[in-house]
Amino acid sequence: MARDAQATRERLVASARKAFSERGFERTTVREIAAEAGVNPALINRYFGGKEQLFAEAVSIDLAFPDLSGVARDRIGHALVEHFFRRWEGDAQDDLLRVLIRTAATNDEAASRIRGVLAEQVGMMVTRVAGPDRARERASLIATQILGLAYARYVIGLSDGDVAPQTAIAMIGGTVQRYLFDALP
Amino acid sequence: MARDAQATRERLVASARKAFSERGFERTTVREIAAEAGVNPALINRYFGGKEQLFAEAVSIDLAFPDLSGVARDRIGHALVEHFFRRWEGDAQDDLLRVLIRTAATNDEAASRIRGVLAEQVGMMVTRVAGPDRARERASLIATQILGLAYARYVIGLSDGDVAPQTAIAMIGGTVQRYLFDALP
DNA sequence: CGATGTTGTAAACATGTGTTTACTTACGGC
DNA sequence: GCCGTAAGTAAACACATGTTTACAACATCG
Repeated sequence: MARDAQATRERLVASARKAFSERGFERTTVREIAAEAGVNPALINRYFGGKEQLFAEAVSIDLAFPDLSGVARDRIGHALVEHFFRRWEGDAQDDLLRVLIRTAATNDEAASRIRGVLAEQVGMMVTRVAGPDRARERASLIATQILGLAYARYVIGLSDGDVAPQTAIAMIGGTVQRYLFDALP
Repeated sequence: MARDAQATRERLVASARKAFSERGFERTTVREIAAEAGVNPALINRYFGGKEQLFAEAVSIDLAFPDLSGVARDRIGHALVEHFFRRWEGDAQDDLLRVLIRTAATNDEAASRIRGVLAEQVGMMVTRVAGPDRARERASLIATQILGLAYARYVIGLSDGDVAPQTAIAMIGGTVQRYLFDALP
């Protein structure tokens, strides 16, 4: 292994995530990604086969739900919203949920990826916390609210002045709580 | 006025809306728009000055909130969600909210347009229905939920199987109701 | 009917971008 | 220490796409 191909690959993936999260798929050029990684654009084709495949590789998301076993049952919704805020407030500009939200608008692969995450990860979490009864519907409802929050903040650009974190955690936490436990019609 | 330039303009705007709502800004080409309108691509530049300006002209949105004066105070949230569902279930493939949601992901003009709509139209509606007290925060909270619903259905592609309209109207209506009237922290 | 200006078209132009090809550079085993 | 192979680069290629230019068709008015 000469001149560390592994490290170069990883740097390309990291640059790709950052770029895609800022500008989406089409507005990001392979030249930008390569420049950010300090490397030649041709390597993207050598290592990944092309822009599409690099994207697919760069986007494998793990929502990393926190351990909710110690959380009071009537505070789970709030804890979840808090979890996402902490995730987003961090300076991880390459947060994968952000990448996907921005990219899904014009890229079917990304949209499909989000559907998968909903079905698997959110569905699992709901089942564990609230039982399997209509877990899919509950997960979808929660998704509409959490995706909407992320979209409003990071795509539309709503600021803390519009939705203060404290207010959001309280109110949207209450919403998630309802979607988890309230009776569905 | 020979050979009806006005009608051609309008056909171009209509084609543009449809294309932008399906594929977003960057993935839509002026040649597609012109072909759909049955006209030469050069006319886009003649009439609008370019793709950017056509987009700006194609996207002027009016949420057209229904008259809520006859609705019981505890059913306003549900009425609003029902309003949006009716709007979307119709075959208006060129619905402007859909255009904006998809395009805002990579187009600042569209994102800014949505911010304006929130501040003006949703803010006004909230003020009229619930009074001016913290109307901006309430409007933003409502926006996160409604945008998220639209995003989940039309970008991610969640189906009626994931979020049945009936369930959504009941549960999300209740959420909007809370964001309108519940005490904020 | 003919002059005129508007509407529309066809083709060329300029450029940005993903990808390929041919070449150079550096590491590591013999 | 040399040499083969992997890592990296530079330049060219192919093509899509927004835009411009030169020209044709057509309605309207004198």
